[in-house]
Amino acid sequence: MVMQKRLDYGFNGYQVPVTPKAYRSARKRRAVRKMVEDNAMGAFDLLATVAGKLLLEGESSPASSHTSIGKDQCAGIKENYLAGDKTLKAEPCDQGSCDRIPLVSDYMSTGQNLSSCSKASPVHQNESHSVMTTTSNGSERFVSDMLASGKCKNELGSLTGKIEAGYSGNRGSGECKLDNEVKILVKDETNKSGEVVTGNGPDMCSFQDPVVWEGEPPPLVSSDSSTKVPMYVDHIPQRSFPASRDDVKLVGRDDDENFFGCTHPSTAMKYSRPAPSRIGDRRIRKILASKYWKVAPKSKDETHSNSYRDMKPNYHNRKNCYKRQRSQMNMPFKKRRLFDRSTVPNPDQGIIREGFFDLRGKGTNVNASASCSKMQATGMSSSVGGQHSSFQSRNSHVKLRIKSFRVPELFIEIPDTATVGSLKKTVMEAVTAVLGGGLCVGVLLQGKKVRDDNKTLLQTGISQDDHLDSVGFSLEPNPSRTPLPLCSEGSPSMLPCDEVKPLTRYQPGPTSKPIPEPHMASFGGFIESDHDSAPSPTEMSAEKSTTDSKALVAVPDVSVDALAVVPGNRKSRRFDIGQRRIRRPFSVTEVEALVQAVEKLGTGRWRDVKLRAFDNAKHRTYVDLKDKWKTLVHTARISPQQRRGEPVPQELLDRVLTAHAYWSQQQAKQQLKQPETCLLV
DNA sequence: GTTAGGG
DNA sequence: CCCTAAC
Repeated sequence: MVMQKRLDYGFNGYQVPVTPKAYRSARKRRAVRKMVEDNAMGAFDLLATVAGKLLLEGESSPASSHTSIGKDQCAGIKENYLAGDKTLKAEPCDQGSCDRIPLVSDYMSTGQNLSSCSKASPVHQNESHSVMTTTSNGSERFVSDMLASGKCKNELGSLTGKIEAGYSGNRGSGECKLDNEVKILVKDETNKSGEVVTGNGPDMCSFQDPVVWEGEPPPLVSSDSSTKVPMYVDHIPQRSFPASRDDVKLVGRDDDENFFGCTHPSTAMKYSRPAPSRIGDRRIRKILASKYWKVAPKSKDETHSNSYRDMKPNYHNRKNCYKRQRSQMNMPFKKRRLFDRSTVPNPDQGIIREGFFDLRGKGTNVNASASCSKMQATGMSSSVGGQHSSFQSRNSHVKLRIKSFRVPELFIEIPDTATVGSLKKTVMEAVTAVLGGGLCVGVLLQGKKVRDDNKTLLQTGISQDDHLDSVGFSLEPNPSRTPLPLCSEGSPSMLPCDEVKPLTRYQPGPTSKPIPEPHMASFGGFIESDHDSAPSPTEMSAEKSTTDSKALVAVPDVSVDALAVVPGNRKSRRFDIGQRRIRRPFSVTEVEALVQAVEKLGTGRWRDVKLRAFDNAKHRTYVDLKDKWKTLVHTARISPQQRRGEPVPQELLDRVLTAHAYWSQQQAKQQLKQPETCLLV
């Protein structure tokens, strides 16, 4: 094989916006509610998950540590909040045999096996292999050993970052600089002072208060059985990787802007592709789904990221919620929902999570394990940038806001004969390993999306030196990815992540329209297929996307619908959680088909109507048809001046009225008959 | 899963 | 178009 030129792409802390703007959307609200129903623990799990992976990537030897702050701790914090503990403090775990877990910092101090973290690591090296070879041994072996031994439980949960409460902490002062930070605003409604517990720089890595919490989390006070219990990672299955991976090496690099833990020992390691944790996966996906959500205006975001004053709006909001919370308890679900809505923060605040936690225990939980779960946020983190959360201590309202996730800088080395597809795949794997999956990667060249996965980098020009700077990557939901099965509560088994199906999305061009079925002809009904005129924001946003090769910027505003346009990927609609369907006004043709079908079948048989006249229009559900009929009737009754949208021929409207009157009459008759028969029987 | 109706 | 209730 001819020597191949290898290309290195550096990602420097790209961000995945996850802050929703559109709270208005009911679906989004639903998604938020869902998260709320999860007791807003997603963030914790997420932190643990993301950070856990990071640590896993770090080369640490299992032997050395006493400290770990990780998933368990996340869970602990979570628990604490559930239990009404607002302090978020760290306390040593005196619960006997706490399994001590190595942290990156430990290796820093011990100097063990930290061949990688080097600031001066040869990034952008064209002497490609150098980096990997230096460290691949240790790290890989470590990881695989861990995998084999099942010891990863805690390592996975270890966090190499910090939770930042209210302020940014000493990012510069610590020896470990973490790009991944989770900001959590802790607010105590009672004293109205944003109580902030945070890890500062040094703490983050020194972990003076070794806390390891092993075993069962403190029992939740809440009697609500639906309350989620933190999950633990038992083992990490090995992943298999495509053979093409042989050509591709990923190097995680660590420098000032990096999060892999410590800047100071070196950390250029071969990306060992840890099996992404399944834990929190779902939540990650949920959050990622918010990619469609607009990112809150940055200015605004910054304004209220750091001061309590800025939190006031939320506070008031929350206060109101609180006032009503009690009476809410026994409300019918519907009312409660309305309630929730009323307390949804202003979209501009960019809050994506708001929880109402029914902690019936209300502070009564004082048990030993709970104290164990108290821990300093120190050292926790993940690549979550600009995240806030405000906890309301007493009554356990948790409000989390995750503005973006930061993904660590990664370096990718790939031969220029590799295909774009494999490049995407490579980047994908790197990112997936970090985020836990649910994403796919788009490649942008000079702002344009490179869709053909089969072109080589050479062919697309990506390999040209002058283009290397204009190569960008975008994070997108992976429509073809089947959501991974959820781990059952308490059984953190992790499943292989090989289920990621091949990317099929950049399928260009419209697919052929379905041939109308015979019976539809009688309606004169052609019904457009699913992939019709739905706008494809993907395209537009691709143009806007950054050309900065170092910033992997999630492409905002990508319509799920556009993504779902790919046939056979309707499963991907699961990604739309939080996304309102695109509005697709009925065409006159469709209206006519509808009218005909209803004339024949009557109102009340919407499923049949759908099957008969709209069977090929996947985007028209029978509910849609019913709704359309409803509006048609309304439209027919109002004056033409009041009508909006594409005018419907009066003739059709007349038929609508006629049919509606007729079937209403029929229905009435049926209703009259029904009681009679009942009486007879 | 469908249907009906409010939003 | 969404959501919920009722079936």
